[in-house]
Amino acid sequence: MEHWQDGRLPREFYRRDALTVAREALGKVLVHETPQAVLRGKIVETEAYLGERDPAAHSFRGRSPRTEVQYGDGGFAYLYLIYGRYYCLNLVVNREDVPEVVLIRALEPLSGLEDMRQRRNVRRDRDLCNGPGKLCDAMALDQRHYGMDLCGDTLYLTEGEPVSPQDIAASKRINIDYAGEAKEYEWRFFLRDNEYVSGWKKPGR
DNA sequence: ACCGTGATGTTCT
DNA sequence: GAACATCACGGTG
Repeated sequence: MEHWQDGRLPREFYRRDALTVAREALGKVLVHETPQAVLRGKIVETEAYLGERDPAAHSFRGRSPRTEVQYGDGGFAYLYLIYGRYYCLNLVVNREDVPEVVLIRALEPLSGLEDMRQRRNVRRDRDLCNGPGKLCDAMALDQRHYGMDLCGDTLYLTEGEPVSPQDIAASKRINIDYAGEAKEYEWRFFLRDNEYVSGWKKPGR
């Protein structure tokens, strides 16, 4: 069988648990094809949300109109509005009726940067996509993309440069103080030393 | 550099 | 009516 064209990731990539996909997604390339530009960014930071057994997850309290897409098959987009202003992009993962997601928290911009700069009024390209709300602005993602098939022609992931396990660091997830004991779990993953991770600071000398 | 705060609207109780 | 998987900005040092 021939390889997936352009290295586009197949649905099987998403049909695994969120902790696995959150790690595996690092280094992959998020692509959004718009009429204006092909927007591309390398995934450098993710978080796993483990559904009905995870107090931090939106699906912890079960099904609702907002979480509905999480209950379908893996490989679809879950977007939600946060603080009335920003969208956040998640990959729906695992199987039908297992509502797990992977939040995309930061990208290293690769192409379409001129288009991104127009939507994001920032001085440095480092600030284009280094946060979940920022990257949705830069990548032109919003409620219209809720439920979009990530195995289609508009919004998808492709293979990128290989990432080795020692390039990956883990930490607690960000801004989930409401989640009790679960806030201690190290379910955030990022590329060590990558300057496009949210909150990145120059290493001390 | 770090810290505190206001914006803003959907979702859920 | 409260909470919210955020961001930008203005203050201080």
